[in-house]
Amino acid sequence: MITLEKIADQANVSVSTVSKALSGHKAISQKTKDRIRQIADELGYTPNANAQSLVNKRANTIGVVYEVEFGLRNLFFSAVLEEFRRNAQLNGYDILLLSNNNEKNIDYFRHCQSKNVDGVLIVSIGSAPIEAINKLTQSSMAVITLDPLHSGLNTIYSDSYAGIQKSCQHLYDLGHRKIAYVNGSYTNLIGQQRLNGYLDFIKAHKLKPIYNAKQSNESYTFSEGYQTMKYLLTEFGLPDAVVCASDLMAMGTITLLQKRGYKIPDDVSVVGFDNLSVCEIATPRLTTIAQDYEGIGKKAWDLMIHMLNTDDRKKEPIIVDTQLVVRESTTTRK
Amino acid sequence: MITLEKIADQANVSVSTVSKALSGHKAISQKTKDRIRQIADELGYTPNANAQSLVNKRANTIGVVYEVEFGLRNLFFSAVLEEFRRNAQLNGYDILLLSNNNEKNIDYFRHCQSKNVDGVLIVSIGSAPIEAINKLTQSSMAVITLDPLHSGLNTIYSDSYAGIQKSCQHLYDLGHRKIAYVNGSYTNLIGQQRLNGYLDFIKAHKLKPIYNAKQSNESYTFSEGYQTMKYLLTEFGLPDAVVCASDLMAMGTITLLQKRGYKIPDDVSVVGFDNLSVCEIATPRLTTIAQDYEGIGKKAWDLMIHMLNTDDRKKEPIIVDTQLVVRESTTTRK
DNA sequence: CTGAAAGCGCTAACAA
DNA sequence: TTGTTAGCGCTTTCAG
Repeated sequence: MITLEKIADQANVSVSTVSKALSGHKAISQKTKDRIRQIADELGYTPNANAQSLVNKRANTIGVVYEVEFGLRNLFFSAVLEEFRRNAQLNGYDILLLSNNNEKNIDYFRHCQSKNVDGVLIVSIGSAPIEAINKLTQSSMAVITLDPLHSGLNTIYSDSYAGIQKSCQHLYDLGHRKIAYVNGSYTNLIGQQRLNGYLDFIKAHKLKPIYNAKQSNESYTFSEGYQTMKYLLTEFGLPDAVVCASDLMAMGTITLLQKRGYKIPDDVSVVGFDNLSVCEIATPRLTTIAQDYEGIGKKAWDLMIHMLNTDDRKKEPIIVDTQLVVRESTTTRK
Repeated sequence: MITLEKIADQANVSVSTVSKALSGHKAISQKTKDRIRQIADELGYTPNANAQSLVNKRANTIGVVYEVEFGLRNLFFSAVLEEFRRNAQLNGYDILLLSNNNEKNIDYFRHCQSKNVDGVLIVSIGSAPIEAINKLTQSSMAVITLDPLHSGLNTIYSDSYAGIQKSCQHLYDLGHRKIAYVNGSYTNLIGQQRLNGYLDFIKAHKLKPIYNAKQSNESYTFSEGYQTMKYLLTEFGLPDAVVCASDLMAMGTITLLQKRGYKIPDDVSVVGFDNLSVCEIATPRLTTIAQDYEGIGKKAWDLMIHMLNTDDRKKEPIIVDTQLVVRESTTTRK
């Protein structure tokens, strides 16, 4: 490993001169700067980031904490994280994955502190012990959360409420009045927002709510969509249209309806939520509410860099707009 | 930040005693160990990992380099990485993402060296400049590759050749003889292996090859599958069955065939490759060749920890078995 | 413009 | 059993 000392030896200068030369300090003559840089290049010098962090108190690293179902396989997570990471990299930051599937009582705060990360992105808390998260968000670190589960400072998320309403409005505009809702979780904020979006729309238009008021789902999966639609069908009969809390649930809904012999969208229109790539490859291609993954990842990074550069630690939540993407799973009422 | 020195002050011992006590060094009496640990706990001590790496020359961190299409959104990548990360975490290692979507001429080797990572996992090289990768694999670091593009030492991948043959055999057993192949890339090893698996099977059974010999695909996508099937249909007419180089291509194939009015699997049987979750939600549910993502992630970790603990740097490639998963997209020849 | 020296927090000989 | 000391590689005053 090439160190400053080796370069200093070669160049017949002191270590501190080399340090300054390489970091572009102005108190070094251009001539020696050039000479030293040349030597550093020849030797293939790479600064030791650990030594640098030790003195600079910053590691140019952002920790990412997540406890999402399926981990990195979670499509929301991976999409947002990829964009976040891309931006981080452009600014010279690396991403350190600090998750935990096993160990109980992991102390994220300590872990982050230990690794000297400059900031932390928390992507959905899942079943993480709430104290572990609180300890993090209440520290003086730059912490951003993508799950609005908590108070909501320094958090970024899609406007699920308005999203579901767009979904409803789209169906309403197509002439549908018996609009059912295939719900997600009722126990987290996002799930509640989506439900409220639906219920408020229904009420505002004096329609009859068609949904499972009793049972919360958990994971927004295909099979939950399938089961919920099954329930709705027996409980309420065939609706004109179905608003779903996720694309996967929409796929489950469609599969159940098709199995029962109904045609999508001719007999029933279905709208998903997320705009996963599955929307494009489904038959029929799925109309959905697109979450702006890249926007979220980008805004998360922008907020992060802002927090890193200031001691502003109390930003109001950033709510990201969603967009209706009309494909083939919805059509006008016959 | 609590340091060893603070603890030492509190406990009226020297810093080195604290260091030893906390790391369980045997030369410290149980009594002082207990006392010091107690104080450390009260103070909320967290070791500074940077300082530790500086002296230990190991950071308990594994770098992950990737240049895969869609980045973390790539389903193969995220599945394998999640399992790798899970194992790493169980062993006290963190994952540092070291990718690059933008910067040209990034020097992964230097980056890894700079961050003092103990080992590197290279997940598919994509379009990364080959020298950057070579510099890494030829270094004395513990480097594992999941893309058999190169010579092949310290690499882990699915047995694509045998996988495609399983796919062919399955269709053959069902009575199909006009077996077409929807190809992936011809320019990387995996794509070549899959093609050879098909061609060798065809030859061995004296069948007629039905595939696009001229044009290599790139990304194993839905639309490539769609286009390739379109081509095969006009060029060769309707086959009995289609072997596809990926699940997404199979979805494209099926969509095209359905659009042309053919029923799957009644008119044509289709087999995918990968066993993505889309197989379960497709209609019909997709028969496919399952890659053992978790197995690959696990084996990659096992190899990594082996390399970390020895100076063994030349392990022969590990080829992971695949498995036929029969669902609804294949049936016997009518 | 350049160098000497101190120190970031930790570990590991070597003494005591 | 504990303490002293040196040093990991780097940055940064402060002198020269």
